[in-house]
Amino acid sequence: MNLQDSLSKHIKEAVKSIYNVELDVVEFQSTRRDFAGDLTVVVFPLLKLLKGNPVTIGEQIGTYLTKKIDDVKSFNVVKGFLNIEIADSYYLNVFNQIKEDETFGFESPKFGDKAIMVEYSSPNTNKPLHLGHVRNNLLGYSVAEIIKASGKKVYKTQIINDRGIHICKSMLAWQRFGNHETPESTGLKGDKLVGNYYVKFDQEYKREISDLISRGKTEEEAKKLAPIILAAQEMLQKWEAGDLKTVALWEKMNVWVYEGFAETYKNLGVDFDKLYYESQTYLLGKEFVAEGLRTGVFFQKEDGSVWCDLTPDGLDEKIVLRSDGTAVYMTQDIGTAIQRAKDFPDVGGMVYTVGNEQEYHFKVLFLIIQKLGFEWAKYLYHLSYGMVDLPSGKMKSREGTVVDADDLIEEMTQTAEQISEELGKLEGYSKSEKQELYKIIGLGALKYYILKVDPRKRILFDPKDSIDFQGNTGPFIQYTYARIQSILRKAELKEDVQIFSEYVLHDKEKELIKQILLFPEVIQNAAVNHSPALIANYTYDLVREFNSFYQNVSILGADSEIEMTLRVKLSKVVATTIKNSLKILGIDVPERM
RNA sequence: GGCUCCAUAGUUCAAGGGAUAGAACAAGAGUUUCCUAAACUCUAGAUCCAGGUUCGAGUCCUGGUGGAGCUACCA
Repeated sequence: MNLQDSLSKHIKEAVKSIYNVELDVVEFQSTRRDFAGDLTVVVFPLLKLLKGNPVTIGEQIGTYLTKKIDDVKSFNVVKGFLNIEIADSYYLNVFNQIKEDETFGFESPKFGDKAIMVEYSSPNTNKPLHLGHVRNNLLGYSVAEIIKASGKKVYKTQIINDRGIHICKSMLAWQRFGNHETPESTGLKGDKLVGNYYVKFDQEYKREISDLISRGKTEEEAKKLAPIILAAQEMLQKWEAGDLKTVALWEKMNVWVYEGFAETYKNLGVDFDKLYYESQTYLLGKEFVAEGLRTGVFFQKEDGSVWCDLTPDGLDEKIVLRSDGTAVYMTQDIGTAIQRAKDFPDVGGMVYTVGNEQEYHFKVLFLIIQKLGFEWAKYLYHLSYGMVDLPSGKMKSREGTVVDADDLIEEMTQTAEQISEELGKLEGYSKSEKQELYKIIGLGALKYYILKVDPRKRILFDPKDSIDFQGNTGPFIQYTYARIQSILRKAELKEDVQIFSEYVLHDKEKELIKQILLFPEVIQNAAVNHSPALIANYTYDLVREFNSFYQNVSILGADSEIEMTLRVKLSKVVATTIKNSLKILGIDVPERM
C-alpha cells in the first residue's frame, strides 16, 4: 500500500473514531513550498460533515496519524490546512526502489483490454505540410504516446485526403503548365512540386475570374464560369468514373506527395500504425444512413436529402446525404469511424486531432454515432487545438503565406548550429556528429515550444524570435540532461551502497525526490486531459529543481561516500525521468551538447 | 443574430475551487580555483470590467468589453 492510501485509510479511521462519521474520499495536495510539510489535507471540505473548528479537527487528525503511521514524522496546522511531514526514511526507501527502474512512472501496468485509436495529421495531398500540420502532428503523436504510457494500447492512424477537387486542381495545372516536370527532373520534393501546381492553378483561376469580371460578369458568376475550374470539376467526374488516364495521373502525383510527406514525418519523428485513404472510404457511410433512416435516427426531406434532427440536443438539423444520394463529409466520417471499429475490434475509443474550427462538426458526428447505437461513441474525443498565427496574420496556403514544415525544420536546425557555434561548444566533434546534434536541438526547441502550450490556445508563432534556447525551452531541458550524463561519466561509484535509512536528506535532495514521485500521477492526468503541456511543464519544474540542486550542492565532491552515491543516483534518476518525459513528447535527448 | 473557445507581469507561458497567483524572456544587481555559465542567486513587475455562489474564485454562474472560430446539399 502506498503512503497516500495508507494516510487516507488512517484519516478515515481517525474521523470515524473521533466523530463517528464515514468519509468517502480524502484528497491530498503537495504542501506549498513556504510551509513545513510534504502533503497537505485541506480540512475545510470536512466541515460540511463534521461540526467544529478546522484547526482543532486538523490537530486531532494529525495527532492520530503521527501515532499510527511511522512514516509520518510530524504535522502542523495552519488555518484549515493540515500539513503532514513525512520521514526521510520513507523517501529513501521509495528512492531505493525506483533508482534502477528505467521506466518509473512512464510505463503503467496495462489495464483494460480496450485500445484507443488516435488520429492525427490527415493532410490533403495537394500541398506540402505547413506549420499548422506541425502542431497537429506533434500533438497527436504526443497524446498517443501519453495514453500508451498511461497503460493503454494505442493505434496511431490518419486518413489521407487523397481525392477531391483540390488534388484535381494540382493535376490540371501540372498537365497544362507542367512540361512533364517530375521530382527527379526538378530536384524538388514531390509534395512541393505538386503544391506549386496548386498555387499555379489558383493564380490562373484568379486571372480568369478578373478577366470575366472585366467583361461584365459578377464575381459570383465568374467564379463559377472560369474555364479552369470547370475543367477541374470535369476531371473530378472523370476520376470518379474511373477514367484510366485520370486515375493514372492521380496515382503518379499522389506517390510523389507520399514520398515527400514520408520525409517530413521522418524528420518530425512521427509514425502511424494504420493508414486510411479517403479514396477508399469516401463511399462508406451510406449504408449506415440507410440503416438510420429505417430506425428513425434520420429523416428524409421531400427532395430526397437525408437529415439528422439534432434540435432536441440544442443543435441544428444536419444533412447526412445529398438529394442526389451522394455522400457529404459527415457521411464519410460516420462510415470511416465504424469501419475503424470493425478493423480493430479491440478499439474502445478514438481521439481525433483536428483544429478547433471543426468543433461543431465533431460534436455532431459523435452525437450521430451515439444515436446510431454504437457503445464506443461515448469514448470519442475531439482533440481540438487552436490555430497557429504568424505575426503577419493568418496563414493561407493559396496565397503562399504559410510556414512550410520542411523549411521550418531546416531553419531551426540552422539556428541551433549558429547558437552553438557562437558559444564555441562541441569542439572536436565530427561534422556529421555536430549536424545530428543541431537537428536534435533545433527540433527539440520547435517541438517543446509548441507542446508546452495548452492545445486549446492559439499560438502566435514568430519564426524569428519566438524560439529561444533559454528558459522554459527544449534545449534548456536537453542541456540539463547532457550535463547529468557528464556527471555519470565522471562518477566512479564503488559498490552499490544499499543504505540509506539513517541518512538525513538535504532539502534539495528531498525536493528532487518529491518531484520525481509526482510523475506517475502527471502521466495519468495528462492522458485523461489529452495534454502534453502538462508533462512539458512538470518536466521543466523538475529540471529547474535539478539545476538549483546542481549549483548549490556538490555532487562528485560530496562530503561522504554515501552522500555522493545518493546524489549521483539521484542525478541519474532525474536524467531518466527527463528522457522518458521528452520521449513521449517526441523529443530526443543528446548525450552531450 | 445564434452557438463555441480565448482573455493572467512589458512579452511568452503556468496555476486539478484552496494558503502570500508560479516560471521564463526582456530590465536591473550579483555568482566561475569545483561536477558542462546554454547555468545559478537576488530585485522590480500581473488575474479585462461589474455582479453573484462559496469558509475560500484566475478557476464556477450571470451580464458586459475585446479577440478568434463555427453557423454550406465544401472537405
